Amino acid sequence: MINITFPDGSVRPFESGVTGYEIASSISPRLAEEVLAIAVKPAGDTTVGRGVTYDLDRPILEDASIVLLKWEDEEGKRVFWHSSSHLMAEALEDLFPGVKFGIGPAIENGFYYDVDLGGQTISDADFARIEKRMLELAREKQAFVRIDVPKAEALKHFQEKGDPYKCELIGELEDGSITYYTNGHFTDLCRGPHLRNTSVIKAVKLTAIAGAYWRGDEKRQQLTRIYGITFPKKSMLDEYLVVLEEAKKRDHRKLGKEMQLFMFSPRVGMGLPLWLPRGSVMRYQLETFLRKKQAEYGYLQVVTPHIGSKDLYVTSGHYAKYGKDSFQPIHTPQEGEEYLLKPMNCPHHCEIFRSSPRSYRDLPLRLAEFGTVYRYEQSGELHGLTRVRSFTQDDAHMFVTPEQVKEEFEKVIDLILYVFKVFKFDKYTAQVSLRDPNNREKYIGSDENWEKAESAIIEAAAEKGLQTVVEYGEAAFYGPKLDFMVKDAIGRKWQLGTIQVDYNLPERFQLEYTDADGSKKRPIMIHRAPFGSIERFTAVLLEHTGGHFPLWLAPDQVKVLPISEKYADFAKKVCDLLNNSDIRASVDDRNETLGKRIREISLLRVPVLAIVGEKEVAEGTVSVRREGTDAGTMKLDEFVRWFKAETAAELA
RNA sequence: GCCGGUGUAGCUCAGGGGUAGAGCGCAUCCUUGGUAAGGAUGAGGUCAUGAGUUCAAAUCCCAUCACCGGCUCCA
Repeated sequence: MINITFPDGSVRPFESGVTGYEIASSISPRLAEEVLAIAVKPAGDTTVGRGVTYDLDRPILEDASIVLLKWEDEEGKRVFWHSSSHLMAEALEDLFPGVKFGIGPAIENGFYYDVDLGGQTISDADFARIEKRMLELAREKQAFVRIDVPKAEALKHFQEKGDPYKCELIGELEDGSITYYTNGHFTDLCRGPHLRNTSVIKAVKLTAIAGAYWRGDEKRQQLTRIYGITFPKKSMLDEYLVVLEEAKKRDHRKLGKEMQLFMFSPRVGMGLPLWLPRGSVMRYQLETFLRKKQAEYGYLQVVTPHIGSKDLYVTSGHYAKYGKDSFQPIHTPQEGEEYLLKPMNCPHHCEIFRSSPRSYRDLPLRLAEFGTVYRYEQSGELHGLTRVRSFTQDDAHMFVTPEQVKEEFEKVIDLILYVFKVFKFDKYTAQVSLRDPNNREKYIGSDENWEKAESAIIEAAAEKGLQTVVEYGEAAFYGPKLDFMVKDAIGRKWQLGTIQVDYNLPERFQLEYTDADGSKKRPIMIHRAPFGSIERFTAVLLEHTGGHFPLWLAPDQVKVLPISEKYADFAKKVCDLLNNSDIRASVDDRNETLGKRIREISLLRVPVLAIVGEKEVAEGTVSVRREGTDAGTMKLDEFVRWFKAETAAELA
């Protein structure tokens, strides 16, 4: 007998070799039907987490804590979708004989399988028949059977089958750790775990088709990646599709067009956003907001040119690293000088630091700039405002003494958290981006400095109580980063805020300050951008708010609507008064019905409407409507006070 | 850059080898209004661009460009 501990702490004895399915059945038949997998943590295991996920039919041989995993559990979904990818593979093998398989994992929303179709092509026109075949196979209630295989046998099997990708994978596995899963006539090299059988997969939707390089290496074969998602109930698929539709409505590219914020023109060039008047107003508000806050933190604003000589970037190391893949140097007509469009602001700021002798008393020196930079992003990678070739960083560089690094870093965390709070970004991920331990040549600078920088970041984040995830290989080439990631409407993650500790640029630019004892010391640089870039921030903010910006940020804050022509003069007077109080207001006295004007203005996401008619003219009031709801009738001075209080509350 | 898809009016989209369509928007007129679409009339398109097949191409084929979904990349 073994002891099984349940999540509530209760312990029950079972025969050794009991399966997850039997445990679930012993509780209730309903549970046995719903459970998808079981997390098993042997009694002696002291690691954090729920342990290893087992198939429901896999015997449990020793004392363990268990969690029965259902659809509601992330791990339950993963098993469901992973099994679905095998089901899709089986269907593909039926419909596209000779197909070769790469890998087919579960992902955040669904699963994919990378396949090599030989000479055959596949397009979304094929989705319907693949889905149909998958459902047919699912209804056969095929069991997923797990078997251990010796390495030699596995290699032989896939060699005979002619699946070079599987052979490559097997080659890298330890003998004795190799398992197969078979469902129906499809057998796959797989670690598992899987569903008991296919019958719980009730709804199938293939979502996309894409090219993907084998093992993520662009020098290798490109496979066809087929994405799909499945559900245990048809209604869940329908709900999911509705959610997707809703997300599409929040797409910043669509909202940007509707709200007349920005545009692109092929004639100007791809990835080069043009900010329209309304977008420019909100953009300047964003800058003003941050500039004010940064002044409180002791930042000094600077302005530097959009180009810099090639020498500057040779000195910084950027030329060697990115020169070939950048917009190429601009050559002057006469003297043969070479300039680069500036891809970042740091080298310019380093030169400002160097411009005069610095004392330790001058540090931290904080140079801030809304610096527009130009980067050659690959054409296929451009995406609305989130990935562009010309963008403005809310950049700043702090030059600090070694003793000041941590405190300064923490101040930046405070600033970024303030920004995120104001914009109600509460679902961000703080990511510590470190070097790729297997590929250290990618980075410049000494190991010692890297280690100092990495520990400074980790300590500062810990002291600020930030929950962080560590990602290796995500560091900049000159230093580690703390990145703040936020998701867009359809779940793609984007880096917004970033903080980077840099020992390298001060070295390369030979930056110095005089310390208290008269000796020359090298400062340390901190790079940081709370928004990341104004462009990307605007995009993510649009998707977060559905275009309903905070009042202080809205391009048009108030529209004054006279009910008819007769009250247009009064409307203009109200508007002038608001403008004089620094409220962005305008009058809409077009020859349209009131209802129509309200509708159109609402679609532009103007947050406040001030409506005036006979009654308001007589009383010197406005009838106020905020985001679609009646906020009452107010005297003019009362309205201004109300408005100021509303905006102040947003920024508190 | 790579794989796949899309490109028809300012916008959203239907159509489709034989005279170019709708709704919204725009213009003019009527209407002067009380909190999300008042009415009438009208203008507006080299069907992305270029080559090809065809008696005939917006439609079919190819190339190019841009955009969309991924992959690689992301200072």
